[in-house]
Amino acid sequence: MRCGTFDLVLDRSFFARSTLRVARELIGCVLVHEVRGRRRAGRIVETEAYDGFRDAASHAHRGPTSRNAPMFGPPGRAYVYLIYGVHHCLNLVTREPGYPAAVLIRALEPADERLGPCHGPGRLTRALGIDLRHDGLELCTPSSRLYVEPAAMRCRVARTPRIGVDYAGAWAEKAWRFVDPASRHLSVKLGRRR
DNA sequence: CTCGGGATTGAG
DNA sequence: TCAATCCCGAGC
Repeated sequence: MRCGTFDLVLDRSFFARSTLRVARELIGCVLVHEVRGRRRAGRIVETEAYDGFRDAASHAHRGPTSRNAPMFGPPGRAYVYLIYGVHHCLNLVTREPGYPAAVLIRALEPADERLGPCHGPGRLTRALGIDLRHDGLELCTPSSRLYVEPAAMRCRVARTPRIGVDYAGAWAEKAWRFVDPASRHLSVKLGRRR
């Protein structure tokens, strides 16, 4: 039994599709983590697609390793890694097993102001209490405490290049970042890059 | 086994 | 502008 108003959750078939499509359609959906029976949730307003072996910005670019293993696994699971020894980043795995792909969740609009800042991949995992223990976890099983609810309303979606992947050459140019341009909770403001 | 860097953040 | 801080991938 879930604590959501609607007992409706994105299923595996949602994630088994084109990574760009999933990244785009996740905008407006609600990421939920239940901690000690409490609902920690936010509306997804920023995502990035990491798709396939050839994507030089992807952790999967140099083939399967112990870290990126979830990216090669079945869709609808979490891929969580530690960055700079400090922050956790949450990805949702897409596509079929064997094809490495995932969507990085970069910003949420907190459903509850007590949640704390959620603008930025490291901030939202801290607010929701997500860490390496969640790496590889299923999001689509009824018992999962980490899952995504469908968007309540359709919203406009803008595309930009991905953040922080300048090392990836031509792949850094691809507009694989998706945002709700109306949101005040983006990690990097529109029109700006790092 | 050592070595180096990272899909970031917050402080100065 | 820069340090924090640690996992993991590359190389010997």
